[in-house]
Amino acid sequence: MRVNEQTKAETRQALLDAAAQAFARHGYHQTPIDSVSEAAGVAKGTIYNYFSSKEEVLHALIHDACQLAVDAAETTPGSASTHARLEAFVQANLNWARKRTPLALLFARELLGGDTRTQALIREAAAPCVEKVAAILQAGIERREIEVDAPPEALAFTFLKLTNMLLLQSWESPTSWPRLRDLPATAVSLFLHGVARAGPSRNEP
Amino acid sequence: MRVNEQTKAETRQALLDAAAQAFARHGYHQTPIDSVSEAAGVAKGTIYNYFSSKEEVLHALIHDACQLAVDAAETTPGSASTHARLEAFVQANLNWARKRTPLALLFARELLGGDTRTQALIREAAAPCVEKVAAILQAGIERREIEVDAPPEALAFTFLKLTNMLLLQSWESPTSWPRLRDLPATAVSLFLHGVARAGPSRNEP
Amino acid sequence: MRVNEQTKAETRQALLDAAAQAFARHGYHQTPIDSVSEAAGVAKGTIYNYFSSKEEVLHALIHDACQLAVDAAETTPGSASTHARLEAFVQANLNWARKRTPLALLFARELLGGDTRTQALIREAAAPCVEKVAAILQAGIERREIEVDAPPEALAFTFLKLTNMLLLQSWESPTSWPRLRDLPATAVSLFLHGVARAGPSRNEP
Amino acid sequence: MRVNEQTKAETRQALLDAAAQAFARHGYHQTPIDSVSEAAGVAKGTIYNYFSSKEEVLHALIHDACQLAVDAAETTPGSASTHARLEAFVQANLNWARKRTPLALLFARELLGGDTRTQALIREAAAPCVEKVAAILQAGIERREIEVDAPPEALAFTFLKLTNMLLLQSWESPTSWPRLRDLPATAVSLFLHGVARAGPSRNEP
DNA sequence: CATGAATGAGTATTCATTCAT
DNA sequence: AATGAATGAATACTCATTCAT
Repeated sequence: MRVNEQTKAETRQALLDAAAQAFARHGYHQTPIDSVSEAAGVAKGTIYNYFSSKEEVLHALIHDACQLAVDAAETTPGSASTHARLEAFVQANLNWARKRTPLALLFARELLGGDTRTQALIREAAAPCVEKVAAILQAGIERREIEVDAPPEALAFTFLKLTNMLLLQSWESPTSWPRLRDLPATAVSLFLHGVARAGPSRNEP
Repeated sequence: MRVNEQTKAETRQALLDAAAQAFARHGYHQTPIDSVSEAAGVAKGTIYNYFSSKEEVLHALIHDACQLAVDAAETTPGSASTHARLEAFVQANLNWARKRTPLALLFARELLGGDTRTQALIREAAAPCVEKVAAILQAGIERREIEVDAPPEALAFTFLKLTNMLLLQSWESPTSWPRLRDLPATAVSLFLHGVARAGPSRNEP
Repeated sequence: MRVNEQTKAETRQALLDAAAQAFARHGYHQTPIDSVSEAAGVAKGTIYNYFSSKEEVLHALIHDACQLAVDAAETTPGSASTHARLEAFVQANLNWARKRTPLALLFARELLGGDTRTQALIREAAAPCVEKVAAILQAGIERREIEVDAPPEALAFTFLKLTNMLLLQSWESPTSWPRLRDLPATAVSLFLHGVARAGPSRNEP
Repeated sequence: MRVNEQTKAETRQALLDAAAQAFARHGYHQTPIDSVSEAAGVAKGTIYNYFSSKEEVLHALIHDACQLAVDAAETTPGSASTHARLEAFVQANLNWARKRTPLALLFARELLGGDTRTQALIREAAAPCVEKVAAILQAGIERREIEVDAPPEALAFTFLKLTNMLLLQSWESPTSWPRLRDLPATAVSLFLHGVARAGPSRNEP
């Protein structure tokens, strides 16, 4: 039945939302699965009709977050300066983070401090996104705007971690640097140019 | 079983080492405390002769790590360029991280992804270290080498997170950027100047 | 496993019965809670579906016992001699004690030798019962049948302790005085008139 | 050596005193044995040089208390009224209870609410005391002052429990009836004559 | 499909007792 | 004889998962 399909999808999404909120706030391992079903307004056992285990819920969330990050990567303009393209990417990520805050914070937490299993999952699910960023950086390298002797993918992954670290920090502590609203510009500026005034100080020992 | 002070100190250290290793590898909450005692070669209950709770073990470790970081901060030269001083700080941290790897990785993990309680603990125990870095940055700001409109402490904390993120990453994935051996130079270079080639690209849109 | 209310109530009661038996026999602190679940024929964890802690099980039992005592107090006739009313009260208590022996013995034990917490709980839960007995004694005082210079509540509480002491003793040691079947008459007689033959011996030095 | 013998005896007594205090206050099972040795000013293990187990400490205390009760029984006059002799016995017990309060309270608690093992121990150790009281009561029975159809030992044991119940109660709750200072007179008066005014009410139904 | 009672392995912690020093 | 570190069995409680209703 059409309506039932829809209801099912809604229940699944309610569970994911509740889980994202709880996992982001208290951490995955500190969250009893009952509290997730309760917050989603269903019974304890129901969650197992949608996910085969607690871990699978986490993985589904990670997957969703990665997909949003991939989508964000794909909306970045194909032909602008490296700075502009990176900033557009961060901005797009910030956009969905504003709408899906718990999901974004959970993703950032797991990206930075998740266990090996989860990290591997992220690496796989976020690969297209990393590829896209890598392509932007590769273009920058070719244009001699960026001068780092490293595979663009490694660079891109570090960039992703950096932006998520800044996102997590600025969300949790409003007095931190950078502020949330400055995140896209500042993160990219930091990554490309650092905090130092441009000029002669560059190649100091 | 009156035992001399040295033996006691050794047992305590063995417990801390085992805990650091286990917490760093599997995460604090995923580590049964019995496994720590076992890894340290003592019986289950013995750990409670040294620490009043599992959490206190974590706190002792955090404290040790913060102390090492503070020590590292205090060895940095007082009168060199911002770049040199920061690099010396990162290098000193890398030095103890090489000797106390599990402790360093645990610290990095908790700094980036620990729960609220632990983060607060770190903020407090690492305050002198943050202050020292803040002083270095403040000097850079006054000398107009650094141009960021933010409290030096906020900047310093972000710097600390950045270096620990890079440390954690380069330790766990040897193909990442930057490589571990390049960490001090690269981390500071990234923070101060970014990855972009110096010059006209700076104030791009 | 949606189960009907009756089954739930039965399980709950089975747990309470098993707990009463075990607590009465071995004492609250000496009884492992797992043994209660086991005796009730359910798994270890099941008891926590019904009570939030071991202490709450004890409290529920105390509460039940107090309620039975209160019910007993309320069935006592309103207009008979002090002796008859007290005896009716003790008899009513003995009646439920015969049906719920472990509960009655547990109550007696906790009333006489429970820790401070439990004693306080009993005082609160048994208050209506004490009030009722106090009212009976107060009437006796007003009618000049009883001559004791003390608040009726204090008198009533001592009476309650006395009867429970005798109950516990006569249950545990069948050769004791008084015998269980004589309890109502003897306890009240002891309380009101003592064991001495009435007459001139009363105000002896 | 003489002094060593004395020191040993002092240590033993210090341990017993500390144990009596702790057991009386928190209950035997709720008292960690460390807290006893600590309160006695010796190390944890030392207690095992004096007693083979925690239970033996309790038994030694029970034994001491019983001995004091026996001593009290033996000081009672051999030829006075039943009332006077019983009162002298209770008074003598109250006398040592004032000097050794924790011991007395512990004894009362164990007498009323101790486990089977301890009760049996008390019955054995207090037998001479019970015998003495039984003899007093037997004399009363023979003189037709007391009219109860029961073995004097059973009567005596109930009398002992009654007085200890009243002692415990009046010590712990100063507003209870009877007051501590009235205990000897009131306890005996209650036991022999009850709280009712002497006279026609005696053989009421 | 949804429910929520039942399950039982897992976990942190306590504590009586031992024994090397 | 005194010490107190080490021991490990015991214990209250949690929680992911199952499955009868």
